[in-house]
Amino acid sequence: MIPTTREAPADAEMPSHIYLVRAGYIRRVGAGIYNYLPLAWRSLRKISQIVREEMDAAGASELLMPTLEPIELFAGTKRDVDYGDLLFRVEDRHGRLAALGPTHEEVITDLMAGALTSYKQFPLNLYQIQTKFRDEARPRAGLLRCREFIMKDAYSFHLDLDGDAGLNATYDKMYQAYTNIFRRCGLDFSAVEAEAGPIGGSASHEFMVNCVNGEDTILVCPASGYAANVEKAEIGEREWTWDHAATEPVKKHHTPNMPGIEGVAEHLGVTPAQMLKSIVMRTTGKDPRWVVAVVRGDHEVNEGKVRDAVGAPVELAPEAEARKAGFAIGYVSPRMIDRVELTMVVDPDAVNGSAWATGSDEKDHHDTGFNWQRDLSAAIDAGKVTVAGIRNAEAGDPSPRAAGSLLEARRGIEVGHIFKLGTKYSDAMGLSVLDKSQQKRSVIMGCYGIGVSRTLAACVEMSHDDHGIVMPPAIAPYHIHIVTIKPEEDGTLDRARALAAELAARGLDVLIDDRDERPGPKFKDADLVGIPVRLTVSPKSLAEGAAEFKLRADAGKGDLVPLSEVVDKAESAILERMMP
RNA sequence: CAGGGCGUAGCUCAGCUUGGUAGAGCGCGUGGUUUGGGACCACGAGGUCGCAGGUUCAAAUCCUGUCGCCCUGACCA
Repeated sequence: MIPTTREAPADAEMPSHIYLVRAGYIRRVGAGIYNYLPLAWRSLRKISQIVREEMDAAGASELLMPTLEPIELFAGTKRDVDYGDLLFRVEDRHGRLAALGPTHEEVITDLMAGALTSYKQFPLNLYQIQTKFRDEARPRAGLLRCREFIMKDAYSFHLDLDGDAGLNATYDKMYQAYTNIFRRCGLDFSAVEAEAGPIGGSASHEFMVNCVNGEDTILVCPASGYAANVEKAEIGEREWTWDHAATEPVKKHHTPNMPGIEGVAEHLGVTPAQMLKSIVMRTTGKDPRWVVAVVRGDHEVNEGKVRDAVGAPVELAPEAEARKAGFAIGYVSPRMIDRVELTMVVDPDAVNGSAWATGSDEKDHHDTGFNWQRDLSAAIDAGKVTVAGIRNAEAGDPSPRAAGSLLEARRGIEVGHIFKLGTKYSDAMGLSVLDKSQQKRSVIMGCYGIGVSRTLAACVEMSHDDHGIVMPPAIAPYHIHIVTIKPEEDGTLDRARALAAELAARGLDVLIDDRDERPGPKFKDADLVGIPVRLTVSPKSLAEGAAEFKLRADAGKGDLVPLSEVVDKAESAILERMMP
């Protein structure tokens, strides 16, 4: 059951999607739902096996939790609301609601609340490899963003941050285990600092497979090795001063239906970098306050950084309410600080300049010639304007870790993510134990995920050529692909089978193509499927007492190797390329 | 959710504007010729044209509704 096709399916665009389908690894069932055919399943089992070995070696224990999670569990942490439409909901015959598990923090915290009885049991680290469900707004790219996918998730439990039994020690162990896992899989990856995200928590790292097609951007400092994702990446020190004398008068322009930076810049004859982007936000929770974040027109506001600068969580202001408060959404300028009670934070790069283009605080109008010192001196002198780094980092920004060094941008696919959760779930769900001194203490948690099925796709994304997939030996469905030519002649098929048996006796996984096909399709299929070593057995090669040996990663036709040596050669080729 | 697009044979698609016998290539089956990088000839099987209404003598084609899918964005362990 390796249904290869000559043509790519109409819905596939990315190489991993195209090749996994064409090479007969997967077939689509519905949007974001796939059959894992035998080839894919073999690879997934190999990835899972590596994950198990490293997790077990790091002291974790495997268990299996249910897919179906009663909705009440989510209500405890309000994640039924936080997750929103991302949560798959099902209703049973009694009208009771349940969710198809997108992750299992609630289930395991609930489990632990009933099973953890003493501080003496710490630390604990439990994991499972399971099918997860997320009702993605837009599933895409084959196995990369599915509604149903295979994930390894682990949860650790502690009473302290430090010490042998503490969260930090387990977190570090998981970091090392993840490094081992992805190295053993043969992936080119980076571990980067990340925002904790809606799952909550304090510290986290993402493991990204490096490839040009990646969905995520990461920034790295070549000098210090610092690496972080866009949301998290810090920017080095930037010089700034309000002291820029005005060079132009403020002039108002009619800019009908142009709320976007690009269109306005073109209309005004300036570049986006000469404009100010003023984003209206507000603090979340009770008694929200208005916050206006100002960045240069070509930059993007980073919500997390605004939060840090303001000292409170913020969100994009709902448009209707902002309008009611007097903000001309799409045409806002920093001068709103004189008209509305608000907190203003300006990015350093939006300070340096003598004549900015900005909104006019009036629908369909923009100004040119805005000058901070001249036009906003009262607020600035009163100390009402904060300057802080509040934008996403970009390639070319100064490194936060090495003076003089510049950040570089790379693309990646997230395959692993580790978090320090803290007590968010244990507090919400009443997971606590008595410590040595009879004090009731909330349990501190960590959680650690790996997208198993996504790892397969990321691997193909990282490792393919114009002919198909180039599988790393450790997770290839088979190690050796024996292609028979004219299998019915001169006992060729029997000789190929004997060779396969010898290889299998060495513990190698062998796929033998004994189809009654012409050589062309067989070679094409072999390239497509991407097994690391190809051995071609034909009457011609057998006449010389040899088989043709070729690595998938190498070009050309390969070399004739005597049958007496080919088993050793194939075995060592595989072993050499398996990471310890 | 917004914008755009697509549902016709297992796959990739044409046919629809202008209503009138259901098409091609690939794949599949049989026979033959072939046999080291997706061969050739002959014959053949295979389709409720996504679904439901409507208009019409007549609907793949026109109208309405509905479902599914894809792309860009928003969103995203």
